[in-house]
Amino acid sequence: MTDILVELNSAQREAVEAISGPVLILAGPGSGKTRVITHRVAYLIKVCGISPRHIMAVTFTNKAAREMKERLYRLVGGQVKDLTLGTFHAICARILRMDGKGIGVDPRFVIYDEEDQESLLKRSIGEVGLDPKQYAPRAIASAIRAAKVRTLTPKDYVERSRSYFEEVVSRVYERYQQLLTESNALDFDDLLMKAVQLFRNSPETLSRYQTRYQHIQVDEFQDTNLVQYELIRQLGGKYGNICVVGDPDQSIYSWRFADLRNILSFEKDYPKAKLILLEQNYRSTKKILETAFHVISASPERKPKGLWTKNESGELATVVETYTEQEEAQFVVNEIERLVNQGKVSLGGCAVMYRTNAQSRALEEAFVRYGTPYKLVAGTRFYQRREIKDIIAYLKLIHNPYDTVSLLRIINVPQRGIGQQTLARLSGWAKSMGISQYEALRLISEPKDDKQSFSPHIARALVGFLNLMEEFIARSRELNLVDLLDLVTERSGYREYILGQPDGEERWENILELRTVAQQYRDLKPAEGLSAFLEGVTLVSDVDGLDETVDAVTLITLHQAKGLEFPVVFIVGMEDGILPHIKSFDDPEQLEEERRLCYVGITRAKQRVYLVHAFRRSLMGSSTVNKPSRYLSDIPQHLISSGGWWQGEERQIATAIYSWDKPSASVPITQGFKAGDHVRHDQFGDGVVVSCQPGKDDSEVVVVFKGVGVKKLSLSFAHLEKVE
DNA sequence: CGAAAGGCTCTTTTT
DNA sequence: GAGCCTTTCG
Repeated sequence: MTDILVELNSAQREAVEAISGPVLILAGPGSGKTRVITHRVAYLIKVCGISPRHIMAVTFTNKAAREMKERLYRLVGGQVKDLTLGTFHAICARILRMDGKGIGVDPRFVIYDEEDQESLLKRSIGEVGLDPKQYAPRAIASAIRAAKVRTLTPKDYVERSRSYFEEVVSRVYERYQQLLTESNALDFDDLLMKAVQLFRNSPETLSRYQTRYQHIQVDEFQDTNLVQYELIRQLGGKYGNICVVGDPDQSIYSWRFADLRNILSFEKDYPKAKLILLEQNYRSTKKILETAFHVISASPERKPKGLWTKNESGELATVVETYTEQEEAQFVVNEIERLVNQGKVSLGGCAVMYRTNAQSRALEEAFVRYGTPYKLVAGTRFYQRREIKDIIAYLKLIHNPYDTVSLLRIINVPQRGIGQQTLARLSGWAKSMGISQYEALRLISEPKDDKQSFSPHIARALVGFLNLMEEFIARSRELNLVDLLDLVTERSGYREYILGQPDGEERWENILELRTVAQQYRDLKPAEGLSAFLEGVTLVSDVDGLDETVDAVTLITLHQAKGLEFPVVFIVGMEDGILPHIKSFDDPEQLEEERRLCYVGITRAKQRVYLVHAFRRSLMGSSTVNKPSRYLSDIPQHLISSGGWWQGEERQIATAIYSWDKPSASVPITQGFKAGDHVRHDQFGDGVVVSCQPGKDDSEVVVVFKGVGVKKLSLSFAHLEKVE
């Protein structure tokens, strides 16, 4: 019993023991908030005797949920399986599949990701008679999302619209929602909104859930939005045992409508809430914390908060400027190799963080070139690859033939002679009959029907596709997921099709990778396996795939890095225009969010931080010159060790070549060399040192020899003489 | 209908 | 620099 409390400090212990009533925990980075939630749940189960069935814990990512589950397993054993533990979206999806019928949600619904959403939105814009090019789908999508976060139905929205734009949005929103319903699909925001609507419409259902969830904990509370807040308020309505944990300084998702005011609302809605501050940091050195503190406290809006550590003082943050993003990447790789060779850190202990995904390319290239192992947290994210989405579309359609987005995606992939014209006619015809497109296909296949006007060979193509899908649907009732997937890729002709494409081999490998994922669902009953798999692949987050056991450098966006920690952290692209991103320049609130993002990055580090910026960087094809990030100037000089101006290998070589012709008295040398030193080698003759890297028990020297070229030599064998 | 070629616009961050 | 869309031609 006591072992649950024994490893906690007094504030943490207080947070764990405050099990009745609302609790607000404000927890700085590295202060053990995940630990607090985990131990709190364990305490509820083991000490208070609460059944895990009555406990809910909401995390930000599936990975966080999985880790919490593992930790809890160690504390309470097999009982973890009865907990409700997951992201808001996953939990809501489950609620809606169980109980959504009351508000017209069919339990077989599919979930539309952003891409599906965009495609449906474009259609909606067209169908209400507007030009998708004139009304940016993104802007409308964002407005609709904002509406859903406030649980406004299209009807509510119409009543509130005050401007022409809102008028447009309300029309599109209405049609979009209709199309979703017809497709038996929900988008990400629907999952949350519909759950809240369900509870509003059905007090009995709500009461059932309220009775079940006697204890609710929410992690990363600073990044919840209004609809998530409402959901928690509803669920906790009976017992009020709600524990939320967050850090306003780490709020970085306002663009997803996360709202810091939730923290204020919490204090207002639950005036008796117990406030607990976790201020002791166990992660970082004093200097890192101090550096981070200077960055965050330059914010005008912020409430001051304490954060301290007993850890050692540590080393200064290193600020380095390079010429281009390629040299930035080279610097990072070189520095990591150096630290690793010196035994200061393992590859897995290093992370490179950046503001935008596009920045990963230069880094990846450098890592590949130097042969340094790395793991990229989902570049062009796996599940968004075309071939993966295609296969998933087949499976979605098998699961739910009303899914028009998936139908349109694959009806002609591989080509079956079904073109735009045909599709337009099909969808018009289906609409006029008030049936789904899939049902329309079924009608065409019935020989007696001749009202449709498709020419025989086109009708044959359509029916061919229908028969294919019908076969899949029939077989899906008996085949396990892997066999079904194999059947689909074979019989649809997709395998042959993709192998004939450029990069076909690689794309096919990706599908095999998807097959590996499917294997986890192999042993479930056919219908269950398919539905669980589809939900799993739609609700994955990028960090979910991060494998901690692989010893390789992590390449990750600053957003994804939230909640993680590494001994050594490089933040690259420390430039105005990148961090803060140029899009935030005209909005002070967004600039503050960028600052917090920088803060999040620095506080991921346990031992060392590097802040790297490039003088010149190519962005969207063309080259730009950026000033060093304004956040760098918020760090006082005494906390910075300047790595100065760093030149990449090629430019070092160029510099070396320009400085030939020096006098030639030779001096033997036993220690290392530095770049620019003139040397003589028995075999290669005179040269100039480009770099000299200390290794485990030897050093590697790179030298350009006159008339010979560049050679990599090991210091102890090369017999280099220094030439003064 | 479909393949190929050329022109356009963007990229913030993600469940 | 890539992916999307349109246009053009077979």
